[in-house]
Amino acid sequence: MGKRPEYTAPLAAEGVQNALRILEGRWKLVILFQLFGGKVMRFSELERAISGISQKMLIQQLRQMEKDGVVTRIVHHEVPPRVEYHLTDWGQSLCPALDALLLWAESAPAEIRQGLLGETG
Amino acid sequence: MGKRPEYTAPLAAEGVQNALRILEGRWKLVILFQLFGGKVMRFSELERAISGISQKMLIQQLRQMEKDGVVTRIVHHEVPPRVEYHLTDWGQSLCPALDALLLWAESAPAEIRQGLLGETG
DNA sequence: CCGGATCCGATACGATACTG
DNA sequence: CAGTATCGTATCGGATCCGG
Repeated sequence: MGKRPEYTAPLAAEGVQNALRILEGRWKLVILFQLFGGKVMRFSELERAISGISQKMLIQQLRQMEKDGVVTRIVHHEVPPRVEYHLTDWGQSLCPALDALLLWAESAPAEIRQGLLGETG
Repeated sequence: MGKRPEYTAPLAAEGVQNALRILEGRWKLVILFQLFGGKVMRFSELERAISGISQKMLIQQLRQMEKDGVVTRIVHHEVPPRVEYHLTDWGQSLCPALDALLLWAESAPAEIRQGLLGETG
């Protein structure tokens, strides 16, 4: 494979589209941001860190990403129970993309960041 | 603003989350990929380029992104009518992020690219 | 050619209550 | 602490018909 000439982006083959669907969902990216840099977090830590998420959505999206091979779930059989989550290697490889997204999101105009999206008309 | 030490990612403030919601939706990223590099595309071009999308979804997501300031819509009052779409400056600034996402998506395991997502259990 | 309007089913989401 | 179960709603997404 020759080196990429700066930016390529154009095609977006079927396979790529399918892969991108892993990131779909109200909370996926937010969770991934929390787990960044190889951080290991407990369920309750994530719950506290992500304001507004419900237990149901948190566990649901975590389990999906686990199946998709993005995060790893570790159960410690203790009392009280302890379950930790962290990114897989492939999940970690999302790092550059997430960082770029973060930069872009930070550059969003104030109206957007305040929560008024396509609600103009 | 001092330079970032490689990767930062961690916090994901409220505003960032709101901005990221712009990219939510089944077709948003796919459309953005098509419009990449400042390309100007007609409605029917997009429709043909994105296999599987319906007119409704195409127009809906385009209009939303227009309101969100990511794409621009240009109507040429001709017969037959011609409407063209392209990225705004802010939309263009998504370029690095999309490219990084593309690289990541391409590195997805075959099972993912074939369309079997969290459908394991 | 572009795209609005409407109908309809699927599923994503959210709040709440309950369990080992 | 870390989930499950249930229910109601909102939004998504596709098909189809209609109009400038």
